[in-house]
Amino acid sequence: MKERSLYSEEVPKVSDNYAAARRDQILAAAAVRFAREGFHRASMQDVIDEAGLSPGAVYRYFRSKDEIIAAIALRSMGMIEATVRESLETHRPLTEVVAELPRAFSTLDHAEESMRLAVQAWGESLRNPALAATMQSALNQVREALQQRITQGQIDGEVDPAVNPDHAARILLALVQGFLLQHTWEPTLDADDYGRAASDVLRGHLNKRHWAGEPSTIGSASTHTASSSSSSAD
Amino acid sequence: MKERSLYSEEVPKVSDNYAAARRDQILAAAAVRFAREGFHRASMQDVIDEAGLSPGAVYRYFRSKDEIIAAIALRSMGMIEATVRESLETHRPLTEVVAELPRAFSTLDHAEESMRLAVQAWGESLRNPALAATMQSALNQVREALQQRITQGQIDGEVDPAVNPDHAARILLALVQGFLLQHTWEPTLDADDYGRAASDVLRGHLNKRHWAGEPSTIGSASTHTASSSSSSAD
DNA sequence: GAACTAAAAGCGAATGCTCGTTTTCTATTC
DNA sequence: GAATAGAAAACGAGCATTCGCTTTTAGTTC
Repeated sequence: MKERSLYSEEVPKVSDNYAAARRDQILAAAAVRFAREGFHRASMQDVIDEAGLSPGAVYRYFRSKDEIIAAIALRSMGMIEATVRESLETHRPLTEVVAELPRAFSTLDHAEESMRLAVQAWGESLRNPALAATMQSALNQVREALQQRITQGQIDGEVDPAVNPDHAARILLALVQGFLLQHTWEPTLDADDYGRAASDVLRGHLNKRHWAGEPSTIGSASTHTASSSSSSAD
Repeated sequence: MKERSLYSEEVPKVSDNYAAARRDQILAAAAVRFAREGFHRASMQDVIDEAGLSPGAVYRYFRSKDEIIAAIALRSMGMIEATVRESLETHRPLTEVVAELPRAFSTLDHAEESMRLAVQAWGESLRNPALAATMQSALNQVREALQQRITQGQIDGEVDPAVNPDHAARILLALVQGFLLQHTWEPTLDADDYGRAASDVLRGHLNKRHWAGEPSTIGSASTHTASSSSSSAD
């Protein structure tokens, strides 16, 4: 709590918590509209209505629409970072991490909304340099987390030491980006199917010399329809 | 007096080629401005100026800005499809295809421009259902081409038969999408570095039981000095 | 092949509308 | 009682698009 002097001229200042709550209220409203209609097709009036406020109120907490967009985009990247970080912290093999990540994204609160916002933020960053810088540094943190995990994997003998951790991290990041993209277009895309395929690829199943003589994907090795593998192979 | 009946059916019609050329001229101009400033920050006047025409002329060939955006987005997806198809037609192992694809994208005419347009089109498709449908079918063709290649790989013994070709194709598509995204943010990102890392991942180098006892990366490239890569500037 | 005609191509000022933002005023808070 | 929080109306800019007009083009006639 801030101390307030009862006798000085300053007085009715809203608590910091109150202001933060208002900002969140506005951002939540913006997230709904932006996810549904896009950053540019959703008007400020839409956001204002959704928040149940007035223009004056909204503009008290945000200087401009761009500032709201930036906040939304940043929050969206934060969601990605947190999800990836959390998954890495389970200290499981990378093949398993990759297998489970899509599901982790799918089961987030407001998953659909968050993914749509992320994809739009990527496009938006191309036309808004200030946002681009912010987003890049956010993405770099994700990449760095992945890179450190890969480096650790090299120390532990999980990962080939000849692999470049920075570049390999980009590949794992691409798997995440690809999932988010494909899922926003096809919300019915099954996260586990995608995760399993990613895991298979990481296990070298698209490359003969590696999968041959391997239990491969457990379960029935016959059909293409669904290789329902249990990831517990190891 | 004059007999006018003889003039009844004259048609000074410009050749179809001419009309097509005009459309191309407008689309080329739009591509330049859209890539630089984004679909929504670039105004029609910008496109019109870039094309060296007048509003009336442009609106003779396109009914609306959205129609131009759709045409640009479609063309952009076509570029991706053509590049992937071409690469697949070399009939090389998938690990090599994946290794070379990034370079193929980087060396296209107007590569930078095309990639930026593609990324923006992805975002745009979320707010424009008509465009979304068009783009999805374009992307499906890419996925299908990849899927067929994977199925063929299973017949040839290159790919584990237990792998689901549809889902695996999504993973390869994700590698492409990830490259395009990451390259638009960091144009200095080296295509070959990315490709090599992708190839390594496909060979199972992130997974102990597979890389052990393997010659590792194709080209010479880095030995295990894992750190040298420049994540470089921001 | 020159003159003529009608339609298409092209121009650019004008239009109307939407949107982000500002400003003014009232209500609330301590 | 003082100043902020919030509501509501209004503003001005910028936008996509249109429309009335002029210029160009291609086919027809002689």
